[in-house]
Amino acid sequence: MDRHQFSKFSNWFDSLTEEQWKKLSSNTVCITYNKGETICKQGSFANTIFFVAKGVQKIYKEYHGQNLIVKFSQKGEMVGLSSMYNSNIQQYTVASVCESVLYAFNVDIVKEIIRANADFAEHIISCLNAEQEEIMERTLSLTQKQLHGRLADAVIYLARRIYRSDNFTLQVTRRDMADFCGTSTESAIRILKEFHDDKIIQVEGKHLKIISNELLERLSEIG
Amino acid sequence: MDRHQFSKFSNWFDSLTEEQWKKLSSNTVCITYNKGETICKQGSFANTIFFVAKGVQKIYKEYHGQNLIVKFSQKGEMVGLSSMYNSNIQQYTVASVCESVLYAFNVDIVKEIIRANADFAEHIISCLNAEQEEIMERTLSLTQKQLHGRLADAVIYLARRIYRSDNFTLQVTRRDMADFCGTSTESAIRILKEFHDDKIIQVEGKHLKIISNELLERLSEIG
DNA sequence: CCCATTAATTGATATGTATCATAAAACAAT
DNA sequence: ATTGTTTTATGATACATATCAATTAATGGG
Repeated sequence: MDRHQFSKFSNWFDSLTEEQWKKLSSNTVCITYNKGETICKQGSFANTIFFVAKGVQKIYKEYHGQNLIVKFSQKGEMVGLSSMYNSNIQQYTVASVCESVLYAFNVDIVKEIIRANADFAEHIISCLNAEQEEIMERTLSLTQKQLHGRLADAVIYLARRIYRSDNFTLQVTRRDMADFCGTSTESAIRILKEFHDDKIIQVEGKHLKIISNELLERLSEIG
Repeated sequence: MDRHQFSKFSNWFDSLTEEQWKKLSSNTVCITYNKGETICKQGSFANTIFFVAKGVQKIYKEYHGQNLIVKFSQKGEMVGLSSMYNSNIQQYTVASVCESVLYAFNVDIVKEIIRANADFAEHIISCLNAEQEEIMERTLSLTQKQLHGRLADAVIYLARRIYRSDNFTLQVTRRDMADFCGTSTESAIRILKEFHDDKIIQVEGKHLKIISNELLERLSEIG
């Protein structure tokens, strides 16, 4: 494993000493997942911290046959940090929404480095803080806004944070959109169509284009 | 400040060296808050980590004049950890629901100790993990269950985690109960009355007694 | 102790969203 | 191509919960 490769993805690894990097990388495997494959499963043992090199994944809670998608992860992100010190049980199920490449780190070695390297430990805490902030933002959207606001939030989220463009191809299904907005598939479809008819976005199958960011933001704002 | 006093509250401080403890405690103040007083405010600078010595506090998000209570904190808990590395902005508003006593630590010194003391750092990460798990449990309740399930969850939460009894005096208002369940005050009142009429709980003003834990759990389960 | 304010309660009504049913379209496998 | 399966779509209906309105009860300050 080439350290330079990793630095391109993120500054996660910059704080590691040569020795720490060596130990980490010699216990790491690289795995390719196909679209739809499960990467890790809520409730199972968490021996692994993942680092995303390619693709988009959905991170979700399974509950009574329903899924609540908490976030989508992508290149440069660590996945599994929040299950590290929770009796080693995975809090979330992670699944690939397209072909993905992930590096699987051994959690014990990550923990070891946390203890030995203050910069790295700070980095981890900082990530956990950011993750919690993101989750709360979502929780607020899900609980305080009605459907139009929630769908607007979802579209904004995907455009800004995941695809970094106002014009992108959805790799997720309408069902996923619904699970991300805490609603039914039918309702999600209806609202998206409404947005389309109102010329706020343009949806044709999997293709989505934002026409008016202003209107989307207004919808997000008024809930 | 007597170190023994603190060890009674929690094992938070056991990992500190004498010197670290001295530095921390010499920069700490103890504050008493009356019922209803705001302890810290969402959006303000987070220079402080609080340690609860007495009382119950509500931790909530303010959003468009509405409040969403994320959790209640109590004796032995640290408050503010999740805002530590988030550009130092308070993520939550914290208010006292009864007379409370809190110690206010300087966040820079806490950070300093995190860097110097691996056990302490692990403890912090572990707390953040637990906090996120708790938040997700709540988010799941709020988004996937309907009112009966959510109110049942709230009653169970208060009985088990806060008051540690099936028979307690609510220090929070019905409005707070509603804000904890993401509903309107009227709906919260109605459901609680329903529980009362169905002999699941007994509510008389501020006094609440659980009659059937089994039924409460069933309600929580079926959502 | 009384008045003002806030909290708790109850009923009637409105509304957002889920659910059910059904169909068309897209996709995958043989 | 053909078939089965999943995804997307749309309409009709049911229902949970918010909102509005009005009343009573509790609380706290002067």
